[in-house]
Order: sequence, then structure tokens, then C-alpha cells
Amino acid sequence: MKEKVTNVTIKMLANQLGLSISTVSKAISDSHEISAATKQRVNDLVEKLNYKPNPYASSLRTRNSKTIGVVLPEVADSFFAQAINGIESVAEEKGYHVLIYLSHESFEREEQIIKDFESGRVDGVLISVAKETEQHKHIDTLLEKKIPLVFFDRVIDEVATTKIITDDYEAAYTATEHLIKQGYKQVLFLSFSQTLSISCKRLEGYKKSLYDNTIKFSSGNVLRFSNDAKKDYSNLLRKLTSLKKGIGVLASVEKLALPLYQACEELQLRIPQDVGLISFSNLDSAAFLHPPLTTITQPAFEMGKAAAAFLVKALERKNFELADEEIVIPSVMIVRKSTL
Amino acid sequence: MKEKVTNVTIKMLANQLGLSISTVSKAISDSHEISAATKQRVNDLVEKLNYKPNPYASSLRTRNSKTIGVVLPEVADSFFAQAINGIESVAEEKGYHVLIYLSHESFEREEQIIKDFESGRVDGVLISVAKETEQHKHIDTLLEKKIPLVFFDRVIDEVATTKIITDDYEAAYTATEHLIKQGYKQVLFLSFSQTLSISCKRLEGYKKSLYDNTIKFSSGNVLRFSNDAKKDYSNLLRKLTSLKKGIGVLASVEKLALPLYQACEELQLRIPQDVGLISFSNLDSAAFLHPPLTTITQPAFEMGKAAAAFLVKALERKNFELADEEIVIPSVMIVRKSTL
DNA sequence: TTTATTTACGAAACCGGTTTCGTACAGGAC
DNA sequence: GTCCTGTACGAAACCGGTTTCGTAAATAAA
Repeated sequence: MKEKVTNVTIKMLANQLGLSISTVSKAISDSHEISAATKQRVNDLVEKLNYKPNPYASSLRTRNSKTIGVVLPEVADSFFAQAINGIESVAEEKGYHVLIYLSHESFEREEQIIKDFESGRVDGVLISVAKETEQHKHIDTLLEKKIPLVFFDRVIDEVATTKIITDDYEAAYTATEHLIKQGYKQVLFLSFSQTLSISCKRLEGYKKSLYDNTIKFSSGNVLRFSNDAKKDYSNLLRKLTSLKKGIGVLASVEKLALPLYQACEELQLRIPQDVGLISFSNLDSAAFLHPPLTTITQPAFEMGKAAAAFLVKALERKNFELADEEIVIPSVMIVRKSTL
Repeated sequence: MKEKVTNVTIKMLANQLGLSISTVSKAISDSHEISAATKQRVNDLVEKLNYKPNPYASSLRTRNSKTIGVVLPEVADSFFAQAINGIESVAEEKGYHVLIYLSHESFEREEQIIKDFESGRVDGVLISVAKETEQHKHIDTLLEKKIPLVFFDRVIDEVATTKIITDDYEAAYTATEHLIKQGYKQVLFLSFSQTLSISCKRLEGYKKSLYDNTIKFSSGNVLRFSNDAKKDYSNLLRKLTSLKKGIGVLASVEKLALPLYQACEELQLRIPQDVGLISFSNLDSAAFLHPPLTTITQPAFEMGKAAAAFLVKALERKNFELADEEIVIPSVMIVRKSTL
């Protein structure tokens, strides 16, 4: 590590201008206390010397950092990639910096990240919780410190703050309904988690649709995915072979769709004739899969954007606190050939 | 914005323990000057009061922030998503924080981001430059301030620092070679940029392969993509209709592959019979496209990881400076049905 | 002309850590 | 007993901004 070049400080500006430090500081922040002429002189020198205020000195004094922390389970998923874009779009516009952390679906890791935030490193937090997360003490503690936090997509219902979600229940209902209408009498539900709010709601929507179609729910039709991709895959193979053809499958998250394509290929099952597939997915390539995948596409960009917008509003508006509310941005179903 | 809860400070610890601030500070950093007994008392209280040192105070004094800035052109591309994972893996291990910025392929935006870094906000920088970037004064200025920077994938050759790249020339050569071997006598090159180093190298590899196969290069076979997706697409349609069947296409970046699938569908051209396609791509779904896409897959995770590892080494090792060298991590070609 | 304001600026405290330097005291060497 | 050394700690400077408060001079009000 080389020693840094010493940056130009506000003190140097003051000395060169024959002004006090406080005057320079106020001039830079365009305070009404300072005359136009002085402001001009200061800004000229700022320009000339390429002065960049030390953000850490400023953050220390003002107790805010213009930085938001974003906690994601992972970033491979195209949902989160798009969400980052949405977040960045408002951060950029509002002059915020974005710190990114990945929990890798681990509660422990998520907890560490959130605990670090208690230090005041970030002004506010956006989070989509880890698959493993089943409690929320870490988040409560953060909120007690008055650090605003908004959830997006993977929320914790019990925490009283703003949550940006999509219509998981309705989307899953619609998806299941679609499969049934297409003639798949038996519908498998590929479950990502048994505890995550989104998973539960999607499962409920699925169940309700079965009920409305007088199909009795069987827990045997819910296939749970763990973190062990290999084991999951062999479970999937076993399940598929045990069933007769003509079943529908609802993949509750994007990452479960491709394994199904693979399994069908391996078992020589035809999509959509033998297996109908619909998946929650934001894959751009969905339309070009073999066959094209029917998807429930979430408004990922908009969700990220909305989450960031709420957070920034909470940070900047004195009389605005994050209400305990759900903002629902609906998903859309795009029917393609994987479901007839 | 609500006023923050006042955090526990090192001063409070000192008062409660009847010690001086400096003693507490040293105890926390496990200084040899402090007795084991005192350290114990201090750490007990730290634990009890849940003391979190203010990172900004620390950064101000020590002049480093344990933060690295990552500048990406975009994050929709799965290459960059995977690269982020690689970067995060070393950041997490080494205790660094990751600030993410998107240039959206704009030079101006990239310049602003880099200029902000002159403030000392980050200890070091990882960057994959924007498509528009054709000069490097902004980066030179940063390097003059002794802020280490390493490029990955989209590098600027003229800047004397470490660059993590893949074997663009060879990969494009191999890809073209493959198309020709498969019987495609005419090969289109879908170009993403005329200035980006990776694009130039890939084009060179393509040309060399043509040359080695005694096919004369025609600039008419290089199709340039702008930022105007619609116009690009209609250009692509026009080009494809103007050619006879049996042409090979090398898409030099991932985002150019799907439009080709779409165009072929629209023009009722069959892949691979009428059009053979190979693309630089890190899409997980490549194997399940219709037909499965032959790809040049870049080691995105490893590249991000290597870039971060070099940067951290430069930050932590006193006698290590980032050499002006290229670290090449080879890509692999995965042959699938889109090229026979 | 006197008093009240306003304008424009400076001194100094402050944010919360880190680091330098000084020192009291204990123990060992001579 | 004197000198030296090492141990364990504290006072204070420092990082580079922001903010409060005070004040001299200029202007307005009475």
C-alpha cells in the first residue's frame, strides 16, 4: 500500500484565499451568509485546485453518509440484477452511494451485515432477506437505532416498515389456473423455501386455485428445494418418473426452471406435451428457450426503484416515516409454448 | 428523516471504565501496550453495550475506508452479475465494503464516478470501462492520486496497471474457426464497439481465422451495434435477408445473441441449418435455448475474483504495486446445437 | 444622531475515532 | 542506593470537514 497523495483540504483553500475555514465551508455549501463575490472567489479556487471535500469528514460531522446499504441473497438471479438497476437509478439521481452485500442465502451472514450497519455506515437499508432467515431480531435492532429499512420482494411480514412486493398470491393463483385450464390435471409446485413470505404466499395461491378447481391438494405435489442442487435434481428426477405424463409444474422461483428443462431432456419428457411448465422468472432468454417458457415476470426494476424511492424519501423528508405498509406492484404472466 | 439514536462512543466506554479514550482505543485494537486484564474489561463492556466504532471517524483519521469502488457498464449482463460475485467473495473474506456504480455505457457518467473517487471515498477501484470510453485522462488522474485501480474484461491498454482479461483474440479465433469447420463459408461478426479493447481483439481473432482459412475479410460482414436497439435490430434483419442461407454468426457479446434468435424466428431462418450461431455468453440458459447456444463462456467469477484479489493485495502489501500487466484467464468454448 | 438590524465573516467547538509522545511505577542490574 | 528498562496508561494533537455563536461594519429605522 502506497501512501496516498495528500488531497487539497478546505484549510488550504482558506489560506490561499485569506479567508477562514468556516467562510469557505459556507461558501461551498452556498450559504446565505456569504457574499456573492466571496462565493465566486471560493468556487474559482475550488475549480482550479480540483478540490474534493473528504466525504468521511463530512459524514462524521453531519452523521449521514449519503450511502444506502443493499442486502441481497445473491446476484446471479436476473431478478436481483434488474432490481439493482432500479435501485441505482434512484441512487444516482438523488446523489446516493450504494453499498452492496450478499447474504448468499445465509442467515448468519445476513445478520453480520445488518449488525455492521448499526455502526452508522449507511443512512438506510434495502433488503431482500435470505432464504434461511426466520427471525428478525437483527432487523428490529437496526430499526430501533432509527436506521430506515425497506424490504423488497423477500419481506418479513412481522417487521413494521414499508415492503415492496409483487402480487405473489394472485400470480401463483393465475399461474396454477392457467396450467389447469391448459389441461394439466395434476400440478406440481416447486418450492424454494417453506418459510419465506413469498414462498408461502405463492403456495397459498397455488392451493387456492386447486381448491377452486376442486382438485385436492396433496403435499406430495410440493417439491422442496434445498441448497443442495444435486440432491434437489435427483429428487426432481425421481418425482417426474414416478408420475404419469401430462402434469403441470409451477416453479416458484427462476432458478428452479432450468433444472426442470434439464430433467425433462434427460427423461425424454416433452414440454409441453408431457410436462407443462410455468415459472416465476425474469430471464430475458425465456422467449427463446426450448420451448419458450411461460413466465410470471416480476417488475424487478420497478420494485428496486420503488424501494429506493421510499427509502430516500424517508431519509430526506423530515415529516415522513416509513409506514408499515405493503406496496404491491403486480407481476405479469407471459404465456409461451411451455404450457401448450 | 428522523434524528438518529446516539450510538455508544469510545468516550462512553472510557468514562464507564475509568480509563482514558486512548487506552480504550488501544485495547480494542489489541495493542501490546495494554494489559490483558484491561483488554478483558474493555471487551466485556464493548460486548455489553454493543459498541460499534464509527467507521467514518476511523476512516477520517486513518485515511482508508476498507471500501472498494466497482464501476460497471451495466448489470443486466450475466457476465457482470457473476463478476460481482467474484468481487464480493474476496471483499467479504478480506473485510472490504463494495460500492457499486453503473456507467450505463456512458463515458460522461463514468468520468463523474471516477472523479468522485478522487475524494478518497474508496481505497481502490475495479472497473470495466464503458462502451463510449475512448480516453483515459480521468483514470490517469486517479492513479496520480495513488488510488490503485485494476481493470477487468473491458480494459484500456494504455493505462499502466493490472488488467484481468480473458483470451479475447484466441477465443474469437477459435469460435470463427469452429464456424468455418462446421461448413459456414461466410461468417458475420456482430460487433459491439469499434473502440473497446475487447471488441478490437475479438475482431482481430475473427479476421485472423478468416485469413488462415483463405477467406477474404469483408467489412460488410461486420455488423455494428449501436445503443439503439430497434435500429440495430432492423439492420440485423436487413442484413440477414440480404444474405443467402448457410452463414455463420459470431456474436461478440452476450446481449447480441438473443436478437439473432429473434431475427431468425421472424425471418423463418433455421438455426443451425440456415444460420450458425456462436456467442460470447455467460447465460446459464444457453443450454436450453432453442436450439442450445454454442458459447464462448468467460470465467466471469474468476475474473472478478482475481481483479479484487490483486486490488486488495495492492492495498495491503506495502511493497507491492500493481504492475502494468495482463492476467489472462482463458474462456472456454462450449459447443451446442446452434452450430450444427 | 441614535438605535436596531442586517450582512459578512471568523474563532472555536465538535463529530469519534487513532496516534504520538510523555510519564509513573515496578523490577532488574550494578 | 542509583540507573536503566519495560510495562501500562493518559493527555493532547490530529484527521477534515460542519455548525454554533460572536462581532465589526454597513444599512435601515426611529
